[in-house]
Amino acid sequence: LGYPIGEFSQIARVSIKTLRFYHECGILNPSFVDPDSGYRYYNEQCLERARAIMTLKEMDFSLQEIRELLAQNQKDEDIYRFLTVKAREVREKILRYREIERRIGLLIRLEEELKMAERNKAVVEKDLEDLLVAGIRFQGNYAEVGQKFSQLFKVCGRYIAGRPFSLYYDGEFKEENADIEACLSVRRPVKAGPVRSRLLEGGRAVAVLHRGPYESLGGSYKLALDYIHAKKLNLRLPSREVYLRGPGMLLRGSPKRYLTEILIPVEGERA
Amino acid sequence: LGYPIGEFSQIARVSIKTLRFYHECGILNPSFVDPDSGYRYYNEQCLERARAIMTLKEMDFSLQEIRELLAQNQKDEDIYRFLTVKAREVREKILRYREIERRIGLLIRLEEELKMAERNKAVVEKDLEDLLVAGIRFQGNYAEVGQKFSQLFKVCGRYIAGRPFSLYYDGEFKEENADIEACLSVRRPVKAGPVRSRLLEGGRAVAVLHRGPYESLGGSYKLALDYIHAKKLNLRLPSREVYLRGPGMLLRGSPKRYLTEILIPVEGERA
DNA sequence: TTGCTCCTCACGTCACGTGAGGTGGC
DNA sequence: TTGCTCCTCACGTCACGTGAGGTGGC
Repeated sequence: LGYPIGEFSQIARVSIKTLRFYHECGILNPSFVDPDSGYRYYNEQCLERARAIMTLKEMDFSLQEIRELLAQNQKDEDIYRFLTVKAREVREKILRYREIERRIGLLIRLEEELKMAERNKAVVEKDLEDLLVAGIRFQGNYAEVGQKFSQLFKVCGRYIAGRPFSLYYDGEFKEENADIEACLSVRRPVKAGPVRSRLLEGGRAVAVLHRGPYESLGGSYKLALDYIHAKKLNLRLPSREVYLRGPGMLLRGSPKRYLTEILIPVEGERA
Repeated sequence: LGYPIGEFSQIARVSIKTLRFYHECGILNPSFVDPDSGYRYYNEQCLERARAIMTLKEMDFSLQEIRELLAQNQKDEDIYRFLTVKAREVREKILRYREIERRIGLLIRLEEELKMAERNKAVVEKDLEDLLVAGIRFQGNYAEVGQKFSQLFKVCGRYIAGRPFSLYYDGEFKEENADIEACLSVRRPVKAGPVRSRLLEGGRAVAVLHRGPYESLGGSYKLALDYIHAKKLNLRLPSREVYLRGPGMLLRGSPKRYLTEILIPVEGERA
């Protein structure tokens, strides 16, 4: 007579609900159904089929696909095609999840920098590498860089290689008429309208991570300049502000979560 | 007033149905809803939020997760936890799909062998490697090997390293009282009840791929033996039947799709 | 009578898509 | 009037899970 559904469920490691569902859609029928009670009974063949179904399910086949694969009259060619199609799908999923892993990794690293900036507002020295950049240089005030960046983003598109930053060519803070360049590091030279590309020289620099709204950047500049004076270093121009996180970026949250790296090129004696 | 839903749909690259759905569940609200007509209007902020939502969706976040991530009052720690949890999920998915890729790859290779066996029933010579095997040796008839294999599968479990095969110690076909050993190649020695482990010697062998039911194996044996005689080789015992696909295996289909490799050890002059 | 196993039926999940039927202004 | 854009409402998808309410034999 076979196993009633509860016992079969334990043997086959499939829930009762699932077994009833598989019966309903005809993918795994009981070997016998009592016409009076409606009780389902399963035998060894059912177990074999159940195992095949579960194995294919683990391999990400849909019930519809499993039904077709397990049909008796399948031709070799059809089965082969099914498998190769599924293999391709799986390879694509792997690629997709690798890309997701990379992008989430970037966000996580950003969050970690945010934490660091929270804890220790430390001044560090860095060696900057030469960068290929695309930039728009203009005379104006800080508030204008936003528009310049949206221009830059449009023009550079998929050649963008890093976070946006601006270069300040004045040796002082200027409310108006400051000499500013909005920049993007790019993978290849880009030239269009006001956008110019060139190699931005690297070298030694003093770095401070600033967390919070742009209005409070002054405090972090003070930290950097105090360090430079204490070490008797010489300032060089232009200085940079790298916008690690700001408005218009994913997961930006409030200005409290803005993150900016101040980079001031220096020269002088090494520690 | 903002863009009506159709225009916004084009700008944001999100379907109208999806926008209405996002409004309904409050994840992306229009900036204004006309109280008379019920028309939805969207502005720049909506666009920014829509972009964030789509980016997070690409990263496999659920709408519920996105809602929480984009909430204004999120703490850094919560966001960080969210991201690391998701990163772990993604890594697990990658591992899972790699495993699926491997398993489907095995099935595909089997299908390819099936095709080959179809096309050219060729006899080839092989060099077999030494194998660590677990086996049950018995006197009886061919039909009994099935039970022996289910015993072997239970005992060897996860140490199984390859396809099941049987060894024939008689130099002839015997209907009854044949000397047979049901074998599994294993990763480490297994010993329980009638199961014994040992190193099975490899060496030179003549191989034929047999496609179809076991009753027709005779024809393939003839091919192999004809080859051996033509080349003036000497037979050695035991011979093997490797069950590449048979009953009780995934995607077995009908006996027409059974695949068995006949291996007869030989010695004699090389070609 | 209680407890157990089984049954059916309806509804929920997730992120929308499909389609019916209707509105309002050009 | 026709065509267009918008609206709501109901139902479908996929692979079940949840729960209500009921049955039959020990």
